[in-house]
Amino acid sequence: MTKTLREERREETLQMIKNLAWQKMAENGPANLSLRAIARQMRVSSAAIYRYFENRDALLTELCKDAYYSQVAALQTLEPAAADENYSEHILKLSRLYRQWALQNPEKFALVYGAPVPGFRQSWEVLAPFASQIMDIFLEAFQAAWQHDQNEEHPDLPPIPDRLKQQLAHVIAQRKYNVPPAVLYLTLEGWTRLHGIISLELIDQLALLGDAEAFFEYQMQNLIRQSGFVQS
Amino acid sequence: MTKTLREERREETLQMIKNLAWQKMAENGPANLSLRAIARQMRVSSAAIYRYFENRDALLTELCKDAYYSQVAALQTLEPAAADENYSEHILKLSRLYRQWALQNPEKFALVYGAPVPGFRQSWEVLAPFASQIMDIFLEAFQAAWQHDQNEEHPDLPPIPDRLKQQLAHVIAQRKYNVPPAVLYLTLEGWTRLHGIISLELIDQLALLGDAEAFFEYQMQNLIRQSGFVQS
DNA sequence: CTAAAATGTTATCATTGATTACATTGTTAT
DNA sequence: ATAACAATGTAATCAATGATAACATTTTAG
Repeated sequence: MTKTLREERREETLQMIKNLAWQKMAENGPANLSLRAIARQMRVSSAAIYRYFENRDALLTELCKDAYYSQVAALQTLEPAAADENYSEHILKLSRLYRQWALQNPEKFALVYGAPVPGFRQSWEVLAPFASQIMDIFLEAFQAAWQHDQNEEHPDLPPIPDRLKQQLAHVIAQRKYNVPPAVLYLTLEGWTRLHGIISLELIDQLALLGDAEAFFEYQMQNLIRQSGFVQS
Repeated sequence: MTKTLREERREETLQMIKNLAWQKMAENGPANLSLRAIARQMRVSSAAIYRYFENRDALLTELCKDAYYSQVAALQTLEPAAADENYSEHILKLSRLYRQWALQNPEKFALVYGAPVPGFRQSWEVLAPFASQIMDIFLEAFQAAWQHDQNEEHPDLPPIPDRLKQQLAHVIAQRKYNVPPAVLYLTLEGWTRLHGIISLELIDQLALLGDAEAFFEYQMQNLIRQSGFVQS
């Protein structure tokens, strides 16, 4: 069953619309994305766009998925850690990739992690599986470090409270993860810390430092140490 | 120089516009804030609004300032720690107030910490002083804990790298803070971790846990311990 | 009490998202 | 090949929005 010409053109057109959308987005911000502007630039009537996307929100939803793909792809640039590798260094590299991707694709980051826009939020169910891919990547890295790079003193943590432990166990069961609760916890910590720094950096709230890179590096280094993994 | 009737009315009108704006914002999201809708609800011609705000962005900028005021006010609900108080507990309380405020005012949080909207971002210079107020509050709390609640082992940290130490020192000098670099660093860590958890929670990315409260509490507890402050 | 300033109104524009009715083009089955 | 059909494109049109201009009304101040 070979692709027909029309189907091929459709895919090209879809891609062209999305490319122009990203371009416009970078110029005028996610809020000001205009379907008509895209149509103009494609030298096509404004109504034509609606043959490809039911409405503006549908386009935005697709762009969201694209953004997730892009982020996952960026993280997968890093080949999986080899058996003999330094696993905590692997986490560091992942963090850097996450940050680099965010700095180089601020529109994509904003769309995925940006302000919740009501009337456009019901799409969460659609996007949730994409979001969990990101966490899975980090979870895998943390699990590897937990298994192979653990310190003599383990993570320096007080016992996890019951309620939290239950929640973690529930997630692990539901998603059929094969990790102890502590690893999921450390992953969540890593992800939230990573995200906190990067999202504040992107809105210039860390501008007081001039450049947030040194802070970021030191933070990630400490994260790994405090997680009980051996230093690189 | 008593206030004239007209001036009084102007203030009332300004406030009414902003109140309705927040209301509309909560309903339809920050992106869909409509000046005409506000005018309609005020039973006033749409052009009248422009006597009070030059344009939509000007209104948004004012709302941003309001949001900062609101957040600062929320944090100042907490009376300053008394001399005999548990200072690390004070940090915990501040964190909870920050989170509660964010959960109860998601539109305000989104406006201040939300996706950077180009064409609306140049207002950063205007907003920077407001933003630093928030950090100042946390800095004060961390400094108090550093001075009075320090552990026997201090924070469990490797030496701060030169570049970062320079940046921290530069901020301290520029802003005339009276704290050691480590305290500024720990404050920044606290703020970014706090922010990371809350911003992900607000966009439902922590929904997998059901309720992020237990995670938040445990994180903040560990933050304080890892900062080298005595537990409460 | 009058001139000036502030505030409000109507009318009007250009732009946008969206829909409808219609034409054109490509696909597929006979 | 061609006829039926589906996919794609168009022009015309709507309602809503941000914004501005010209004009009227009200409040303030000298």
